[in-house]
Amino acid sequence: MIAQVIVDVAAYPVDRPFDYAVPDEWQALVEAGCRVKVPFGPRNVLGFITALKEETDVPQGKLKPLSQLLDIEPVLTSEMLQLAQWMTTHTLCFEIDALQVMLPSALRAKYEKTIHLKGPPEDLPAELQSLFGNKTSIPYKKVELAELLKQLKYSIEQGTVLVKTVVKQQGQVKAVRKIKILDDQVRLQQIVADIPARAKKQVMVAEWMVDHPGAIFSPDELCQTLQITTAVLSAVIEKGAAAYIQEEVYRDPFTKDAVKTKPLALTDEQDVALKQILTAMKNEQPTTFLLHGITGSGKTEVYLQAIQTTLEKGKEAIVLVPEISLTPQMSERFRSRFGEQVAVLHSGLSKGEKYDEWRKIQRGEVKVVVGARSAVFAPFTNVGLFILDEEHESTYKQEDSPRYHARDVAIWRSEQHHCSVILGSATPSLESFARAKKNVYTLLTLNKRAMEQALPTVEIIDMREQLKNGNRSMFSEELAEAIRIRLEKKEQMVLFLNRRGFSSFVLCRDCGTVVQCKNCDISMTYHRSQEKLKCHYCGYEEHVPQECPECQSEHIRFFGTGTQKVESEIYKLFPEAKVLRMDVDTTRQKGAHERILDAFGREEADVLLGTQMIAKGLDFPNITLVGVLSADTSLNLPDFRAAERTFQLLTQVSGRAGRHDKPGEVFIQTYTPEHYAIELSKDQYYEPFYVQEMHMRQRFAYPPYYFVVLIQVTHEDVLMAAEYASKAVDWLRMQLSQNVGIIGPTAASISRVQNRYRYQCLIKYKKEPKLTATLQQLIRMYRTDWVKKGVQLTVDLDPSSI
DNA sequence: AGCACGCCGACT
DNA sequence: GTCGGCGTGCTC
Repeated sequence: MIAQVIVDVAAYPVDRPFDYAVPDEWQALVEAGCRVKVPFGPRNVLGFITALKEETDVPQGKLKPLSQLLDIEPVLTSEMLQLAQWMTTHTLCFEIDALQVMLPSALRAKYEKTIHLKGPPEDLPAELQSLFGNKTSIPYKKVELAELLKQLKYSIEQGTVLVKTVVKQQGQVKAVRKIKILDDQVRLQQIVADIPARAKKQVMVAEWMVDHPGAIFSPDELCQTLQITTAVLSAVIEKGAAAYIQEEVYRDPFTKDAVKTKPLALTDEQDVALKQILTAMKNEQPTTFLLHGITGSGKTEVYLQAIQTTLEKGKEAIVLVPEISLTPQMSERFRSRFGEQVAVLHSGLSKGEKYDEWRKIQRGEVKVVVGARSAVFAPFTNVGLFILDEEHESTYKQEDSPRYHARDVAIWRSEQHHCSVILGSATPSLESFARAKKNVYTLLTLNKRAMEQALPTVEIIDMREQLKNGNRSMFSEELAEAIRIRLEKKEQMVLFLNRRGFSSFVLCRDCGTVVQCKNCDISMTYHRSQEKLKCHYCGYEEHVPQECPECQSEHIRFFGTGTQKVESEIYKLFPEAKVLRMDVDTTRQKGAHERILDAFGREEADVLLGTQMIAKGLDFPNITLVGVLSADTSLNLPDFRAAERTFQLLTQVSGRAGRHDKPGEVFIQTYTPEHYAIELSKDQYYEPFYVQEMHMRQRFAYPPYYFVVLIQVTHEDVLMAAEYASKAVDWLRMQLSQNVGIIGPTAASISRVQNRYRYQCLIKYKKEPKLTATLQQLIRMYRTDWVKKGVQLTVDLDPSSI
């Protein structure tokens, strides 16, 4: 028997199956989808069996046997093997990448080189001998670190040692040993007093601990920050100032016991939507639904009841949610309805926990998976429903290879399982809504809020007026007044700062003009290093203007504000306000996210100030005010989806106010109140926005009218990057037909990342049958010739941002 | 990708 | 004469 194996080497020349002989003793055990160890050239690597067969074209002498069978039960179903092939052609990735992304990282291979002693240790060079001590094998890394590779090479040639590469499965994460400082401050002080004065370091450590009662640290971290050795630390611990504890690195995904909930009564709209979903389920017709429901319209309840029916039919459901931040709240809701049948998969879980959840899924011990993007690969064999909540979110697209979109994978799998996909959103992506309009997807609409709360009143504030009236602060008079009232009434508020695109565009504070490129409908980007404005689409550049090109005002400047600045401004205006700031800086720590939200939920602060991450998911009854400090920031990004993103963001943020019995109020501050993305978000007018934006997309030939492909070329040297980018573009122009638009090459908006200069080019097309083949050829050219010159090239079909 | 093989310049 | 630089080519 012959096994076809995809080896764990992500490289162009080996991106194809290799044949291996299956030893007799495994003939009855091997299956497609099993992991194996195989000899590959001079080494051993991990591989996946993709097929079994009897014949091979490989000449007798070349065929090698499998060296080890790693799974008795396959880890990949035949569906997954097919899916991997589909992914390679649709995202232009290596097959091995596609296979690996479907599995928890615990199942991936870890390669460890070890050196084994073959003769008497006396035959070794002295330095090596001491490394061995009395062991017979040592890790290769040790020799590398000790810089004894020369000696090692000599010994290998002498035959006194042997280097072996072992393929290992990545182990599960163990509980780690941490140090918990005593909670009792009085007792701590006592301990400090008892330490003899000559133990200076110990006194220092213990005193430091007095200031951090109850805190938990890893020993390493503590030693580093306090500049001490473990000896000092353990002495202090021995005296009782702290204790070793076994701490799980990540908490158990289910800490609280979920309270069981029952299906809620549906509104008429919800009922209509659910009935359509159930009909498709009954007919086993693979149907993709777009569930367009305004914020608070009860999409989740529709999901829950659709899942209920799926489970009753003995089938499984896969629910995708966009972000980690959303997962605890969402998974809680699913678990309180479906109890132990739910598994969660998100990036907050440890390797081991993810592996455990994955195994529960594979063994069929759970029936529902709630998770982030990669949960779309959950190894269920009888899926009855796929759900993508907030389908417009860009986190569903993986940004590195394999560059897949979870929506596409879900739809592909739904065809295999003859089941439905529900894409849910208050602000669907233009692509999805367009497909719904063309009846490719089935549109379901929820226009009313489930609890019949009124939508919050939204006021758009023209900041140009504020400036004319002499208000130069970042708070308009209206918003400041609203904040004051909330502080008096002890109600809570959320202030949203859209920080993306920080200081990158130039805006006139008098007339709202944003300096735009004369060739493209896109704002110019300010480059501080060269004091120039550049267009990232066509490469046009000009000097930074001293006055507004429209109204000649001098109040023209780079736009953008940071959260810290806003925070201090709030304290200046409202010294009594308590502010919780939530941005990348304050949430870097694990669990910080939840801690801040919990604190806000307990009403420990009046104001929650944050960036993107507070736009979604939070639902607190006491929030009655939402302020968007500057709606323009995301609007002026050099990306054709800027308007769409802005509209989505504003709608999401507005939805945070008045979700319960208290009415909500929203203030949106902007310098361009007349922009349709801002104007139409006021009343959550999705459809008019859709119509407007579609006009723009048609005019400038962007999705959904055209497909786009983003090609990026990077190099350490600017000139090389530019040269190869234009080489690629020239070649593509020759190969592709006339109706294909090729824009560029131009410098990417962040022109240098990790010391590599980036150039990019955008291909727009409607129909181009030979596109995939042409791009594959381009990649082949790159991989055979260009890599050697230090060029890196990536191709992203359907990029989520440019 | 990794690793071996192989062919030329600077050292004992 | 040998060590070691990295260009070339292969992996069932």
